[in-house]
Amino acid sequence: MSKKAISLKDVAAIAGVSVSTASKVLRGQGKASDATRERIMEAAARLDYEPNALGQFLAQGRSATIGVLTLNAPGAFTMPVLTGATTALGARDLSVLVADSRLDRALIAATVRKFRARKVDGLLVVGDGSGTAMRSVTDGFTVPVVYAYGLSDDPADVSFLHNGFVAGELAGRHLLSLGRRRIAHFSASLDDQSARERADGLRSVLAAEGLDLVGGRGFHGDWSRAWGRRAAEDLLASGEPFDAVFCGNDTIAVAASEVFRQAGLRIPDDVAIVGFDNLAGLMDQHDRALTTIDPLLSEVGTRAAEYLAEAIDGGEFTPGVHRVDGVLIEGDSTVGPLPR
Amino acid sequence: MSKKAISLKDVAAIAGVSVSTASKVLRGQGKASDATRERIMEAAARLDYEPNALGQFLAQGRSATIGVLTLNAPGAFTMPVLTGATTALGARDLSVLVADSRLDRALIAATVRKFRARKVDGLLVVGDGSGTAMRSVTDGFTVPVVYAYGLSDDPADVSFLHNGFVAGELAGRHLLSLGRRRIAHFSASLDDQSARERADGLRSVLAAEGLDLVGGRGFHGDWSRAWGRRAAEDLLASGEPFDAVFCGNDTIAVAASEVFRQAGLRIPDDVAIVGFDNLAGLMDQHDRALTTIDPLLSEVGTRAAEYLAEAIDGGEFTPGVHRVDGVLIEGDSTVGPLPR
DNA sequence: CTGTTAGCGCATTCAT
DNA sequence: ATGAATGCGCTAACAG
Repeated sequence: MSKKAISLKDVAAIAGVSVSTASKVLRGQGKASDATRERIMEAAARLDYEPNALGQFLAQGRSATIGVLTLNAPGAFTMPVLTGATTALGARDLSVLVADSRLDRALIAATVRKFRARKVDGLLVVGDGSGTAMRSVTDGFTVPVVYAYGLSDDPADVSFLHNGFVAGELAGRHLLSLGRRRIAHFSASLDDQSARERADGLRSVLAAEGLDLVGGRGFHGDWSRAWGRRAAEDLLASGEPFDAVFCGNDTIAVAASEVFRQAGLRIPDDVAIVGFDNLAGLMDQHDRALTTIDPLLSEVGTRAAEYLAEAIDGGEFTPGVHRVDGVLIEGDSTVGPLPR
Repeated sequence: MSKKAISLKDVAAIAGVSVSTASKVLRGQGKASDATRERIMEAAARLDYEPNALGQFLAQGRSATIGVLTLNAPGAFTMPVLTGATTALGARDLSVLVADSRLDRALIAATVRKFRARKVDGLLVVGDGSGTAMRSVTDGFTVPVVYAYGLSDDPADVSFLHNGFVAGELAGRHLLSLGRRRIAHFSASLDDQSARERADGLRSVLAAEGLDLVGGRGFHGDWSRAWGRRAAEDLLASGEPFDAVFCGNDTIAVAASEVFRQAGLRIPDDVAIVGFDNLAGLMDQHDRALTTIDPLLSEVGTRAAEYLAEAIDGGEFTPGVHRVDGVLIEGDSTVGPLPR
C-alpha cells in the first residue's frame, strides 16, 4: 500500500547520507567522494527516483512554464506557429500556459496578472501575422519576452518573423532561372507590410538584372480570390506581354491561374506562376500543383521558443527582429509535370 | 528596491492576523468574523496580493499542468485538435506540457516518467485521426487520462472522436433534400475505420429511403487525389446514371469534380458533390466553393480538454467514446452560386 | 473563531 | 567531503 512517491529523503536514507549531499550529488554539483557518490546513485537507480518537480520549482523560484499570449489562436496561420512553439518548449521540459486574448485590454491585464502569479519563466507573444505591430507588453514582466509571427511596437523587444524580402527574392530568382523576363506581381496593397516586403524582394532581384515589373508597380489590391481574378484580367486587358507572375499568396495564384487558363494560356508554358503560403502543405496535401513559397511558420514558432528558452537559461537576449527564411517549393505551375 | 514579491505573510502581518487565517479567508474557506475578514481582504487588495502558485502547488500536491502526448503534432489535422485543447486548458488555468512522441516505445516510456516527475494532474493523448487504435498508456498513470482524435485500444479508456457516421448521414440527407436519388460514394478502403463510418452513415439514410448506393458498395480506394480522379472515371465508364457523389474527403471531391467537368457535366446541375474535412475552412479560405462536412476538429480538442479538466476536479469519468458531430457547410458544389 | 504547529520536497548557506 | 539548519510560500490538522 506504499503507493507513496519516493522522495529525496528516501534515497538519502538508503544511501546512508544526508538529504543535502544526496541533492548535490544527484544534480552533479559540488564535490563528493566517489564512494558516497556511488552509493547515492545506486540508491536512486534502485528506487527509480525522480525528483519532484514541484519541490524544485518552489525552492528555485521558477516554474518551468512559459506564458503564451495569443492574438488569434485558432487562425490557420497562427496554429503552425503555436504548435511549433509548444512542442519545442515541451522538448525542453517547459510547459505552456496559453491565453488567447484578442488584444482586449482588460483581458490582457488579467492575463499578465495570472502569468505573474504563476511565476512564468518567460513570455511568448504570438501575433496573427498581420502587418500592424502589436502593443508591447514587455514592461509588465521581469522575465524575458519574445514576440513571434508579429512585431512589437517597441523596438527594444525581440521578435521572430517570416522573411518576406527573401521570399520575394526566391520567387524572382526562380522565375529568372527559368528564363522568364517579363514578370508581373499580383498582391495586396503596399500599405500591408508583408505585401511590401515580398514586392521589394522581387523587385530587387529583377533590378539586379536590369528588369522592372510588368505593369510598373505591380497589381496591388487585397489578399482575396476576387482580387486574383481581377488582377489577371487587368493584366490581360493591358495587352502588355508577360511570361510569369509572382502572386502574394496562393489564393491569388489559384484564381489568377484560372483566368489565364480560360484565356487560353498554358501554365507554365505561356505563363509561370509562383504563389505564397504553401496552403497545400498546410493541409498535408503535397500535390505540388502550384509552385509556392513556404514561409515555414512552424519554424518561426520553434525558433522563437528556442530563443526564449535560451534567454531564460541566461543566454543572449539582444533586441531586434529575427527573420526566418522560407523555402520555395517547386510545382507544376513553373516547372511543369516533370517525369520524376 | 523592495522588488520582492509580496507573500501571504505580508498580508497577514498588515491585517494583524496569522498566516493560516489569512489563507483561509482569502480562499473563502471556513468561518471568520466579518471584522477580520474585512481587514484581510483590504490588506490583500491594498498590496495587490496574488498567491504564489508554486507554493500552492507544492502544498496541494498538484501542478495545474496537463501532460499532452502527441502522435504527430505538426499534422494538419492534429493542429486544430491540439490548439483547441491547449487554449481550452489555458482558459482553465491549466498549463500544458507537450511531448511529441511518434509512438516510439522508448520515447513514450521516457515521457511517462517525465510527466510523473512533473506531477501532471492529467494526461491528454492526441492521436492522428487514423483508424487504428493506439496503445493505451493509461495504466502508467494515477491521474485521469483522455484520448482525443484517436481511439485507445483499451475500452476502459475515454476518448473523443469525430462522429463519422453522423457525417455520412448529414451528407446523405443534404443530397436527398436536394432531390438527388442516385448517389455514389468515393472514399478510401473500408478497412479504414473512418472511411467505413462515413459510408455507413450515408448508406443508412439512403436505406431509409429505400435507396442504395450507385455502384453497389461504392468506390473505395485511398484518400488521394489520384483515387478521386480514378473513381470518377470508373463511375463514368460504368454508364450507371448518377446525380450526386459524397466523397470521403475534399481532395477526392476536388479531383472528381475536375473529371466530371472535363466530361462535360455541370456541377451541381448534373452532379452534386459533397466533400469532407473542410480544408478550405482549415486555411481560413471561406470560398464556399465545395459543399463539405467540417469535422470540427478544434472542438474535438476542446471537448476532450474540458472533460479532462472536469474529471480532475472530481467530475464524472466514465469509460467510453464520445463523438463530436460535425456540420455541413453548404457550397456551390451542391446548392450552386446562390444570390445570397 | 483564531493561532500554533507541521509538513509539502527540494536547494542552499553555513558549520563541521 | 559531509551534514544540520533554513527557507521557498502555502495548506491543513489540531489546539486553544
